[in-house]
Amino acid sequence: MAGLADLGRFSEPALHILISLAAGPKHGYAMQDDIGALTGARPGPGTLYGAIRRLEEHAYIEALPEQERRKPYRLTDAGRAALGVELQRMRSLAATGLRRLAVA
Amino acid sequence: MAGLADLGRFSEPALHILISLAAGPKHGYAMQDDIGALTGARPGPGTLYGAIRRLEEHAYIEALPEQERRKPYRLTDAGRAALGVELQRMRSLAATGLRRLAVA
DNA sequence: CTGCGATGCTACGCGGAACGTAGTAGGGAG
DNA sequence: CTCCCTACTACGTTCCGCGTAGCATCGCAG
Repeated sequence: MAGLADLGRFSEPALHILISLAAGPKHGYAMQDDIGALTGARPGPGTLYGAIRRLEEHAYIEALPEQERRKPYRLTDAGRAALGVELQRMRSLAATGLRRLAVA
Repeated sequence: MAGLADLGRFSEPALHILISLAAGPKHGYAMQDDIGALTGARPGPGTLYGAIRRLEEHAYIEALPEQERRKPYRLTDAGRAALGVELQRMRSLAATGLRRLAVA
């Protein structure tokens, strides 16, 4: 096992964070903006930093040296792999659902 | 607004139920099997019937006449519409994520 | 006819993720 | 000096996810 589903039940915020970091290292506030642009909903601090802490515990992301009260994070190899698996699962499920909708 | 996100924070089980019902009306136990086949994880009764209740409250699904201690459900038009929107959002997000992974 | 498994659902309780709000603090604009 | 943006920490509430247990019906083997 050991997929994204280990993070609580599944965790949409966590997925958004990983996607955000897939474009390069970012600190928390920048992720909020990126996720807001991506999904239309900007997560609050409680949601964001809670999910970050869990992702770090699972070694899907790691902190870079702090600079000027900013805490940048980047994807680990494990995080990159987990994200890839999860995204393909997602795409496949979406395709199946859309196919079912089209037929019925 | 008025999307799938109204169902609690996000609700993956709810999405699976809608996809399952997109293939035609089903009762609870059949959904469990269908979702199990679809995702690899068969939801327990607590998860399933809890999500069903919430979906029914939001009028995304509706109960059909009970027969032989089975309670079949089917998608409403609103549910079908919400599912379509959600699936496209999903597919788009997955595509964005995979693109970012490929580049980096 | 009697266990016994599969089917189908209800009831219940716990843990923890999601989310908002408030608070702290530096830095730049005016 | 004041305001607003940046950036994060701390805290509390809500309620979803999920498992367990219980109850009832049906079919089938022995």
